[in-house]
Amino acid sequence: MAQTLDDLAALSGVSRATVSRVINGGPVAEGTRRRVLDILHRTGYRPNAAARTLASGRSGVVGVVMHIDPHLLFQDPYFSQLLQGMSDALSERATAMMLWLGNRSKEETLDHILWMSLLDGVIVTAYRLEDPLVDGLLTSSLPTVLVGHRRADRSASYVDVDNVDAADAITSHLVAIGRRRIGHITGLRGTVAAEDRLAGYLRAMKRAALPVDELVVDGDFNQPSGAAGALSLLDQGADAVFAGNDATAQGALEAIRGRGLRVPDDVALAGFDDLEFAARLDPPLTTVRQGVRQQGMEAARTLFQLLEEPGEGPRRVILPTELVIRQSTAGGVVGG
Amino acid sequence: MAQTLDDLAALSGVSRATVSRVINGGPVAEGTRRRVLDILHRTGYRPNAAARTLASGRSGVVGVVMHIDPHLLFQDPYFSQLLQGMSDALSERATAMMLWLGNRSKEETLDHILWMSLLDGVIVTAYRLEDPLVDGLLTSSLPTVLVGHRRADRSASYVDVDNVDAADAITSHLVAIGRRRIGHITGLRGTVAAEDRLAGYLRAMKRAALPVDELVVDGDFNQPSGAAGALSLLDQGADAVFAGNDATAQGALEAIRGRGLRVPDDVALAGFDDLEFAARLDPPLTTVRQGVRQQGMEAARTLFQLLEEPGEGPRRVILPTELVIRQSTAGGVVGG
DNA sequence: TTGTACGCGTTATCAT
DNA sequence: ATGATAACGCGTACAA
Repeated sequence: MAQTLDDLAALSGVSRATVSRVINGGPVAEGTRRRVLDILHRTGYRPNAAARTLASGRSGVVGVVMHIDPHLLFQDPYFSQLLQGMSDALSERATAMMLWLGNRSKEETLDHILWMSLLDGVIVTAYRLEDPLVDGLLTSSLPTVLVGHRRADRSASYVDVDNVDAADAITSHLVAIGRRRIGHITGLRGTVAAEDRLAGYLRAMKRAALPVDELVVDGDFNQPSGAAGALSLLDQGADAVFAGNDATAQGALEAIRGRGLRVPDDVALAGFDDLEFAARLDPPLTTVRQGVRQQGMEAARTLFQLLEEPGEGPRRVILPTELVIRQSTAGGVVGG
Repeated sequence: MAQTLDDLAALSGVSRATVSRVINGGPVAEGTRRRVLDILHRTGYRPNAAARTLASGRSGVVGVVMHIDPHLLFQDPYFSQLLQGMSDALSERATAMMLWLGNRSKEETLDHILWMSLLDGVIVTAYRLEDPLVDGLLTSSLPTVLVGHRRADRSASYVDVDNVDAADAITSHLVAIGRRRIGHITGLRGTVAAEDRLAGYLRAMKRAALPVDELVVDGDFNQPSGAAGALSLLDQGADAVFAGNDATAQGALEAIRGRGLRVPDDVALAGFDDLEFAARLDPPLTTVRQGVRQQGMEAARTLFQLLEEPGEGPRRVILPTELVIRQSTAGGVVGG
């Protein structure tokens, strides 16, 4: 049962090289090809991946690194969807996925990944402004694609959305429906998404000449921080809340309700991500749709391009976002 | 920079075999060991995983297969936690994880996994009563551990909880607080968990000599099915609902509220899983805690045992569950 | 179109 | 304790 190319060659009455060509699509006479293929199927032959990798230099395996705080990884479907998207695109090309999560330190994880020298390339989430793991991968010779990016990653390949623009758009929407005391519950400070969304919010507020003092409170992308943040903002007389993501918005919604206030009549509410539950909230949540799954797919495809055309320089993909306006910001127009 | 053992041997003034021994912990004189180690660190040498696998027959990589409907995989933190648990236990032993999700058919996935012949073993979720993917892996020569198991898997190695007993316990609890019209919203039919929990429910009801006619409705482990199921059960005059999992219970809770009924006063409610949000519901949800993360860790450890002691026969691990009683079934004692 | 032969980088066995 | 040397199974120039 321990089949090798030599065994099959003997059975087929051809050389090992010919069997190899049949498998890998080299030039083979139609007759022999069929004969060999028949034997291949009959014996259920499976090539030895290690030998193949050793000889060819390609493994058909890419690494995916999601070194995330478990509290985020558990709670937020974001990561499941990202993973699913990558898995989709990888399986289209019969490429396997090796996964690292955040259960060791970044340094240990980096060592382990580089040690696993059979990877063709790696996709890594780059959410934090400082990240030795991302730095280490970019420095290594391993072809690398980031999901998200830091300002300093201009020379790297990445897939991202324009968080600044999207946050600006949703804030401007709140302005457009007449809100003036628009608060923002940030995401986890130190992450690119949180800082950029905050920047977009500030940009829109400044353009509208609206005050932001006391109207920014720190959250952490999780539901409880949304509740706490909302209470604080209500004390500041907020008539609208832009939460750092949908989970935060959900927490805010509960807190606002707990105060006996109505959404959107008393307080308009917006989130970010458009995860599935956003549309099912009561009222349905206005938010920014970023195709998370698509980001995952795009990251994988970008990596494929990198592998196929080396020396082409870095590839940067900014995926579009979409403002999804629902009840949580509708019907509450006060001003113009 | 393309270091090989031979390069290092030349640098160290010893043979390739000695360098290999230093790396793998063979018998080497202390002096030479230090000298070689020094060179190893100085050069940042990384062994070639493919060559190593080819020569040794072991790869240090295990496969994890979670061939789940995307709608479940996305929604339910269950899978993230399971994955996290596996990743934890694997990384303890410096073992890498290759992941397959459900984006191809089970047959294609099976082929792809077996084709990836470098795996030392595989962990696969076995949730459905019929599963060609699980069957195929068990039939293959690949050491396999199931998470969950079918009745027919008695000769396989698996990690599971006793769903029947746990469902019996929670149903009995509802009986004990005096409920008589106890309804059950099942999980997705055709899955082991759903069928076993149903069996446990039926067993407890029978022992209590309570009627079950019209009191069982089919759900699918997702929130909307919980809402629909609850409405149907309320029409049957249910005074208690045991939902197939926490997500289903959450849906049921909203529906019950929507009818203007109170939990637990009018209707007691129980779930299954004890996911993080269960304790944060209003009222907090009575449920069954199954250490999902621990199941993942245990599965990985079981696989390690299999790999270390072949021929030891299958290993079966039934992890304990815990009935977690919270407000959703408290304070509503009617009878004895 | 097909076969020969070398190389991929290790591990592991057998001498020494 | 150390050094040759033979596998490990496959890809691929090169030759035929």
